[in-house]
Amino acid sequence: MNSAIRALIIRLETIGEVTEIDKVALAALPVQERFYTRGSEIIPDGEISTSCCLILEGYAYRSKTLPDGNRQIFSLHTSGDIPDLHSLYLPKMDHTLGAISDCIVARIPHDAVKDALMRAPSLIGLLWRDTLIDAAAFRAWMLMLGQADAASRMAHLFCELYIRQSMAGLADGNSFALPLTQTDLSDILGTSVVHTNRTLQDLRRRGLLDFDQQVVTILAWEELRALAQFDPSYLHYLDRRVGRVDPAKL
Amino acid sequence: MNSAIRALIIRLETIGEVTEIDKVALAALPVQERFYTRGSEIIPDGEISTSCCLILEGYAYRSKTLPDGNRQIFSLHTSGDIPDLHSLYLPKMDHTLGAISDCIVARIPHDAVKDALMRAPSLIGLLWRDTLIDAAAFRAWMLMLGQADAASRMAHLFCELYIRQSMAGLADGNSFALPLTQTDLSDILGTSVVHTNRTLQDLRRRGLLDFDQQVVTILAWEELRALAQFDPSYLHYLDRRVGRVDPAKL
DNA sequence: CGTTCAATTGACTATCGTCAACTGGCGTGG
DNA sequence: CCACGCCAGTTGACGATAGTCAATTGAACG
Repeated sequence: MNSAIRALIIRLETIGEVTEIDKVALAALPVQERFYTRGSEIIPDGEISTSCCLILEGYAYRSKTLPDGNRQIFSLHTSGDIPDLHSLYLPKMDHTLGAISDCIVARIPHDAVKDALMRAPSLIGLLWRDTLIDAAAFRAWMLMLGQADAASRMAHLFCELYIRQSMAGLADGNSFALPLTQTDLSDILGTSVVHTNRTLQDLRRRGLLDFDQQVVTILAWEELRALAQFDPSYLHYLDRRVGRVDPAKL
Repeated sequence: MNSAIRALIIRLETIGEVTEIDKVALAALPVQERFYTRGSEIIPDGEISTSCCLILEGYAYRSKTLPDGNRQIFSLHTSGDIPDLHSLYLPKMDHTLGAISDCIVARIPHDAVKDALMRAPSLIGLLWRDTLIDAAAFRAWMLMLGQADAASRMAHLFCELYIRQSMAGLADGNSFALPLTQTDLSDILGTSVVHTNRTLQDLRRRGLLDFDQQVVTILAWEELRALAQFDPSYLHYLDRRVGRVDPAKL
């Protein structure tokens, strides 16, 4: 089986039951792997998309830029994610999908995905659910953007990324790779680069985490979680482990 | 046909093609109308939902409250909307659905909706699309929360509501009903009540709009749109009129 | 006529943005 | 090899935006 599809199945298994029929249908999907360099656009805002992008390697992001030039990053995506699954039924992009780091992306034509949905109808609920969890993550981030200060927002972001990377098997103990510049980070948090830098220093000084050389290390999970008021239930993992124990021990 | 279902069909027709088969399946949906008083919760955060709520009359909202008590309102909903359609494949609520004003809500069991999807498969794409547009609106609001100041955010909110109410046939010329207190408004904008009040006065003084006695009146659409940097494409209406002309002339 | 709640105001403070400068690493080309 | 530029990260000073606290007004309601 194609390794991109394997990553997708691993992801789907964390949010729902994947039957053998589903797996067969997914395995039959035609994928075309493409390479995108750091900073490049995978699907630009406004484009009418005819395929979905399954991330195989690297970090992708979704963002939109206002006419005045301000940019907000909506989400980050890694191996097994289909950040533009929505394009299946909303083909006109209202934002940009881009590559934060160098990425390998498996592109799957919409027609092929819709074929798979016909052959394995239980995939409908599963993929639909995936787009709904995507929306749930937006709500969680709206809540932080509207109601929390910069330090809490940053803490929340690192909490979410840590849980997601752990669940995807991409965390190494209490560390994970995060190929972001502080400028990127500021476009996620909605704060200026200067303030982002000072907030990060604050979290470091308080011994909550470190973020250096593209690697995040969680140093005090409980304190970080408390500062972030983080509750992972919006990620809607089936797994009962999530949020019950220190993820460092997952 | 039930009037709630009629409102739903009108809404769906603005975002996609609704076939006769779809309409028959929708018309057969069993609905139980319920009344909710202003301020009451329709579906509380954390509940496992077994039905969808189709708004027939009044304004509903979705929100989440942080442990520290801060509340963010994510969206507002009127006649024809199913604000918790996501519960179909994500039954555990990660936020609250509540009534901003007195509301009449038609509740439809999940099983009945899933039955309708079996009988009219083209409904799948249509309803899925509706949940995707819901997510697109979240992205648009995240962009404003992260990147725009209070005046722009307020202008954007009024622009969106005006377009949506116009498309739903609920606007009267350049006015529409909005049964919000300034406290509610502040929970949408992510600003304090005091600042919300001052921002509103600012927009009034600049002659852009008025908001008094639960009625919003747009006084200078183009200026308002420019201040908000508003682009309605994220609402994904099929209708070519949207955004092309002054909505006051729709 | 008192209570309640929404709207409003003033004074003060805190958070965060802007501007500008400086550092250090890293790769490129003379 | 080293000078140079570039970019990410960092710092200080200052200003703008927005929050908090407290008090007042006015309408609605029993």
